[in-house]
Amino acid sequence: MEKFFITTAIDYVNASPHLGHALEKVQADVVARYQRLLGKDVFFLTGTDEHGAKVKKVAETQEKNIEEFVNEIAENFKTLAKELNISNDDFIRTSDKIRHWPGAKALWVKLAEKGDIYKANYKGLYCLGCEAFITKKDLIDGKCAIHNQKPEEIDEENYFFRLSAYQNKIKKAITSGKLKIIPEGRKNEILSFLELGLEDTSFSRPAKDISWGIPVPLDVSQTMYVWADALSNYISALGYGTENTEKFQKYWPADVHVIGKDILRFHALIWPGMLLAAGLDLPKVLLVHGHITLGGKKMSKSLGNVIDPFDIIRRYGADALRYYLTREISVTEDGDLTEEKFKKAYNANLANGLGNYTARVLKMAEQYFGGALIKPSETAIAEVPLQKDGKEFFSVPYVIENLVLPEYLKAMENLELNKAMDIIWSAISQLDGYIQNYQPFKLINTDKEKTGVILWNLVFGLTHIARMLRPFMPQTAEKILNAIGIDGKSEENSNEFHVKSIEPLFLRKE
RNA sequence: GCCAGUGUAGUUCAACGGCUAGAACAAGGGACUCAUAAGCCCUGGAUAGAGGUUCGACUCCUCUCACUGGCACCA
Repeated sequence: MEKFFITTAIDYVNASPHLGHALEKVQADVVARYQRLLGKDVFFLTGTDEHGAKVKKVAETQEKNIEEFVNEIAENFKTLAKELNISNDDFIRTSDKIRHWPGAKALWVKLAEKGDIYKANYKGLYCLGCEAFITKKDLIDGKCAIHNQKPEEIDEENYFFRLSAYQNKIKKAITSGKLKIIPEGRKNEILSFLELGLEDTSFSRPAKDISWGIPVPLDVSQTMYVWADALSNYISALGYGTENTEKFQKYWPADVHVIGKDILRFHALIWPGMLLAAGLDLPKVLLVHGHITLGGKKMSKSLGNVIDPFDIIRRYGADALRYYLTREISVTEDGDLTEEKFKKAYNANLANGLGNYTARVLKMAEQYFGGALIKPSETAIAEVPLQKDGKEFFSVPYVIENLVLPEYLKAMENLELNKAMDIIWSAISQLDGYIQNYQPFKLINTDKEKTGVILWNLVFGLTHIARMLRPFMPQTAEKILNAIGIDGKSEENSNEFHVKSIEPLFLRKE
C-alpha cells in the first residue's frame, strides 16, 4: 500500500491556539483524509514546540511550574484538534524526553559526526528588556523599539551548523522540483534568498540562557537552539534515533509539510540542509499557507481583535469552520475573517446552498416515493438531461462523473482545496437549477415515472457531493450519506437509494 | 533603500496577446413553491494612473501611485 506522510508545523506553546493554528490543521487534515480515501496508508503528524526562553518566561510571568504550564497549553492544542475533527495519527511534543529527545539528539550526533557542527562565536544584540536577542529590524535609532534602550552586543560561544556547505544541493533540489515549494511565489522568494548565499546557522545557546530545552549531546553547557530541536520532530515522531525505526523506514520522507509563510525559510533551507548532512531524503512538498487577518488587520491581542476558534466551533459547528477555512480562504494566500463574513458565507453556502439542496431533495424523495429510488434505465436518464443556456446538455451522471469529478480530483491533487470546494458548490448550483427546470414537485402530479428518474438523478448528485465533501466536512458528509442509506465506504451502491429526510444540516443564523 | 509580487464590479476571485472582460456574494426586478422566506430567471455595475509596442493589450514594455512579501538567527 502506498504511504503518505503529512505534517503540520508544531505549534509554539507560549499562548493558546488561535485561528491561524486552526487553518493549518484543517488544511493538512483535508489532504490527509483525501489521501486515506484514495486508499493510501496515511500518517498525519502534528504537535507542539515547547522549549525556549520565551515559554519559560511566560510560565514564570503566570507563576506556573514550567512543566505544568506547557502541559496545559499543549492540552489546549490537542483539544482544538479534537474539536476540529482533525484526524491526526500522532501528536509529538518536543518536551517529550522519551519520544522526541532521542531523535533530536541522534540527528545532532549525525551532523556532528559528519563534521557539520562546530563551535564558534555568535555575535548578537541582546535586549535586557526583552530578555532575548533582537534583530536590527527591531531597532529604532539603535534602540529596542519596545523597551527604548540600547541592546548589549553579546559575543558568546555557540555551536553552528555548516548550512553553507549545502547551499548548492538545496538550490538544486528546489529548482529541480525534487523539493517542491507551493506556491511558486514562495519558491522564488527562497531562490532569490539563496542567491545571496547561505551563512552557517547558530544551533545552540549557552544553557545559562536557555535552560528549558534539549542539552547538546556531550556538552551540557549548551542547549539546542530552536531549529536543531524543533525541526527534528518530523522524524523523531517516527522513531528516528530510537530502537524502533519501523515507522521511520516506512513513512519518511514526508510527502507534504504544511507550514506557514513565516517559517518557510527554516523548512526550505535549514531543514533540507540538516537532512542532506544526515544523508536522509528530503521532503517532497512544502505547502505554504498564508495568514488569517481579522477585518484586514493582523491578529493581535493588543488590537483586541482575536476571534476564538473554540467560540466559532461552539456556535456554528466544526464543519462550518472547516468550510470557511478551506473554501473562503485560498490555501496559499492570506485570508480575511470577520464574524460578518463568516455568517454571510455560512448562510449563503451552508444553510442555503448545501443544506437546502439536501433538504429539498430528501423531502421529495421521501414524500413521493417513500424514499425508495431504483436506478432508471440509461435511456430514461438520457431523456432528462441537465440544461445549459436553455439547451439540453448531458445527463446528470455523465456530468458528475466525466466533468465534475475529474476537475475535483485534479484540484485535490494540486492541493487547490478552495478550488475543489468551488467545484462542489458549482455542482450544487447546477442541480438546484435542474430542479427548477423539471419541477419534479409539479411533475409528480402528471408523470410519476419521470419524476422518479429526476429524483434518482438528484439523489445520485447528492451522494457525489457528499463524497467529495468527506475530506472537508466529514460530519456533514456522513449525515448526508446516512440519510441516503449509504455507509460511505463502498462506492458501487448507487443502484438503489433508501432515503429518509433529516434535520436541517445548517440552521440559518440571523 | 534594494529585490520580488499584487492592483479587474460594493466585496472576494477568473480571464494561452484575439469573439460582447467571466463567476460568486451583496443590490434592484420577475415568475414559482419541493425546500431552511431557501431555490430559479432577468438587470445594473470593473481592468489604479500616464505613456508606448501591436491589426488587436487585463495580458508585453517604461514611468507614477498604492498595497503585500523577502532582505537570516523573533517563533
